[in-house]
Amino acid sequence: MRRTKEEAEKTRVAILASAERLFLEKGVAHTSLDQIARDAGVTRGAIYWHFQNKAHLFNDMLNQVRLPPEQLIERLCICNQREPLQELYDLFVEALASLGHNEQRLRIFTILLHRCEFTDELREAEERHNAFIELIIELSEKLLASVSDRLQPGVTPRLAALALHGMAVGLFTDWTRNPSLYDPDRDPPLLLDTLFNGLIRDWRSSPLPDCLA
Amino acid sequence: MRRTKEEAEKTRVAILASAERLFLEKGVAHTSLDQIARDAGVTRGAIYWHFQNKAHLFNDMLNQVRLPPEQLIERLCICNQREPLQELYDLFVEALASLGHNEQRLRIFTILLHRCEFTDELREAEERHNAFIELIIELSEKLLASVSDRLQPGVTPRLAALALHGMAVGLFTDWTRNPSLYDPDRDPPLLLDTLFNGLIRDWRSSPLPDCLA
DNA sequence: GCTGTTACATACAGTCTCGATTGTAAATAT
DNA sequence: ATATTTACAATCGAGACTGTATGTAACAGC
Repeated sequence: MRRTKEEAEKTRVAILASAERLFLEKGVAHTSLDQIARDAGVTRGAIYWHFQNKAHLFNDMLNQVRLPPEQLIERLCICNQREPLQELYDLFVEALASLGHNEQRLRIFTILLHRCEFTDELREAEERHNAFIELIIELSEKLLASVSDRLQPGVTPRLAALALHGMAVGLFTDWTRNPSLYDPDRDPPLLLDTLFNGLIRDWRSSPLPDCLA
Repeated sequence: MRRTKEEAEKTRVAILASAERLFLEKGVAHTSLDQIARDAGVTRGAIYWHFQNKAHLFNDMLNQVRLPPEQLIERLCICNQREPLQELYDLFVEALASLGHNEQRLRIFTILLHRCEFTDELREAEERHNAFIELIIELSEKLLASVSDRLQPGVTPRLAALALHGMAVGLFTDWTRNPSLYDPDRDPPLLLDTLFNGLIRDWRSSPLPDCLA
């Protein structure tokens, strides 16, 4: 019965894929480990071998798509080489657009936003998630503070950071709720432009330079 | 053992209150009807008497705070008497600010956004929720189309409606995730102003007229 | 070629949960 | 005053789920 290491890795991947499917379809709490195991063609023993429990399985699934904090810090903090505001803008546009281009990201974020409840079972995952969010807000705030002279009158860096993250989360939520509402290529830059126009003075004189004809 | 009608209503309210508490604390799926019954000082029999099942209990809980669609239509559609854009702005500002002033709204929206998973058990509630959201977007789009000459160049009514709702949902999500991030009196108008500045040309020459000194 | 370990499968115990049924005492109708 | 309904309580049965413990066959090292 014992498999070689690469075969074991294949069952691990299969378990993750089945969990993703079933979590999306039935929700995290309403999916049992036995259902996941059956779907993956194994038994619960295999799951308990590869993952400590359901919460860890959930976490490992999330880590497939959540970019590591170091990468985020690198982009938003060490952005001396480029225009900081453009870097911030690009980051959020890319994050949004990725929902339209990477189906696994779409599925996993749908699970995260609509198919799971953060309770003591997933407390650890929730805390990591919250820490990640507050990191984004904090880094955005610092970046915006460094160019505070370009903010619209009455807009503080903190307020701008909250607005920016709020809008991103909301668009993620709405997008995953109903993907057909959005055009993954056209809408992200347009939506972010409108907000940046409200945050940054003279963000863009023309609505779009000439990115798309 | 039989109670009078008003006593029965009191147990119904007690059940709803206990459900609210426990749903918030442990998530909808992870809360059993027996736990709710114990918390309310009754047995499951009382719950099954007043509510058909957990999904209906959940729905009745939501209906305590979700404003009826007619009211929404009345405010956004029959807004001839006032400035339509101001009406739209006020609606979203009020909705946001209510989170800071009505603790029950805060709790129930926290449950809705962070403590429940929309799966076949709650499919009916999900569909109502989606219909409500799409109504908001649709009404906003129509309202914005009626004043399309005031939109910033390159901003379509549909895009503006998506941006507006997206931001609202995101702020609701972030706010319920961590209420300490926001000042319920100061932040909602400021946040909405930044977005409206990006959507509407000459929304406000001064950041705030003189609402607060 | 033997051994220890790996990668699972199987079995077991225990709890939890739901839904249905039945019981019942008091309120209400007549 | 009696009958009926209400507003629950209590019980029952059946299944699902988790975690753990044990079994086991094949691989990897020596």
